Amino acid sequence: MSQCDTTHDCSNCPTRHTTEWRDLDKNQLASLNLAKRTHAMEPGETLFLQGDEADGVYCIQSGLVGLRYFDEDGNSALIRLCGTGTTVGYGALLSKQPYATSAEILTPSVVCFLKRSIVSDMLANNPKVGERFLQHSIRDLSESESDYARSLTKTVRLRFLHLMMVLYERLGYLDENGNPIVELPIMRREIADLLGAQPESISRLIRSVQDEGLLKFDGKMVLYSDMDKVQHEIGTS
Amino acid sequence: MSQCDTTHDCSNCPTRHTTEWRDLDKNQLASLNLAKRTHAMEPGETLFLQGDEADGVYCIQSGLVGLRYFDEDGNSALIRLCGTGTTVGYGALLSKQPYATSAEILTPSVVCFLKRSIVSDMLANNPKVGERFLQHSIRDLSESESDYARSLTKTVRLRFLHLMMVLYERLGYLDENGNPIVELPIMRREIADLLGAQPESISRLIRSVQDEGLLKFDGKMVLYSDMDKVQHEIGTS
DNA sequence: TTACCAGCATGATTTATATCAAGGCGTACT
DNA sequence: AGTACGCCTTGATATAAATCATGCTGGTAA
Repeated sequence: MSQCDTTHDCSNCPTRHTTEWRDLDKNQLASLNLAKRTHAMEPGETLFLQGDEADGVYCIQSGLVGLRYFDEDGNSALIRLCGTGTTVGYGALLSKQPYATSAEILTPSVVCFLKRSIVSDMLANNPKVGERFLQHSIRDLSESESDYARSLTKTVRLRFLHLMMVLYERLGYLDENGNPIVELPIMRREIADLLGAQPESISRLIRSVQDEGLLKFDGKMVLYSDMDKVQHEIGTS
Repeated sequence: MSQCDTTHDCSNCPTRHTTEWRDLDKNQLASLNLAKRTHAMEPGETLFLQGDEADGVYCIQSGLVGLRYFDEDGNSALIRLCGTGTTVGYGALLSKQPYATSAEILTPSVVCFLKRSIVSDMLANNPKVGERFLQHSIRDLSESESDYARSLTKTVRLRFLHLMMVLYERLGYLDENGNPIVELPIMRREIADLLGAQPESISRLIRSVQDEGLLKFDGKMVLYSDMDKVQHEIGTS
């Protein structure tokens, strides 16, 4: 892992109010700040590996992290994208189980590590922290179930379009001409892994939706040429 | 819903020690017992519907309940089977969201309903209750993610065999000749909905695994003729 | 420059599963 | 008893996506 950066301060952290730490008082924040370790990380690095003993949680300050699940025969899928302001690894830590997934850095990211003991302290000293983790877990569960249901009922094409809309909601902006744009944070291979598909299929899908005038791809740049048609096809979920 | 049965007593409930209520003291158990409503229910009935406002949680004393997710175009999938000793509906209640799924009775079941106010009381008066819900949510999340990953990486056939092994773990027994047996609690249609497949495909799958000597189906009775081969094919997960 | 390699695209073919259509079987109602 | 309906099976065909094979392109290293 890259070297540790000590210039960040939890009290001023712009993402603190979206995390489990939003209810901490000044003293607790100070302890947290002393204990946390901030790391700037690059694509290809990992926060933890599936099966490792859980040693703490990771707060994503910026960037994009993917949770990857490996099965017994070496296949894997990306089951979740986690961005700014989210905490990963809490489930394993709090249930005293090994990490159920690996967490891999997808874009250059800044991540704070909070070791087991400081998380325990916070849980013990502030009952709100546990409530926040409960809310986080319930929300993750609901998202996971809805992703799961989508994978059971929809084709790869529809899930691909859905993913493109999710990416637009997270990363979309208007270019100088007012065109809706996303700069893809992930490779074709990773899109495939998010959808349980093969990269070749993603290439073909890109070709079709382009030919149909829905989206226009140029490398990692995507122009949403006809968002209404996309929304309509996926059923405005 | 069917009429209410008042003969059950939470203090003696055989499933209490697997639920969120295992840490309650005598007084709290008494309140819970006064507030709970026990119902005997039949297949086809529902505990709640996706989109309804959450009014409480349901503790399954016996039987089998399925959580079904409907998408915008009327498709649906069974995303979870819940059996004896599990609580359903807590996510919606605790996050103050509408139910994210419908809960349908799959086999004759006995279910206790605990309304919002009594759940709030227990949460307020016993910090262990919140911890238990957190543990439950984390476990459900981990199972959901693993089901999701399986749906992304495995064929319907492999997921079907996996389901048959899960059903064996839950419901399997040895018949008078020592043969491993399961009496299926669900219809072909429901197996299909659990796998995101069509019932015709399940029929054909049953035919193939039968011809290959893996399992033998006779209506709802399943004989596990060659469990090792089944385990081997799904990769001993 | 050249060589090399990862990421990506495309073509040909195969495979798993869906879809459409028909019929069988048991059970519950009249 | 008969009949009607839900559940299940089977067959023929269609389709989505995988697989196998090939080649392009753009960046990086020698």
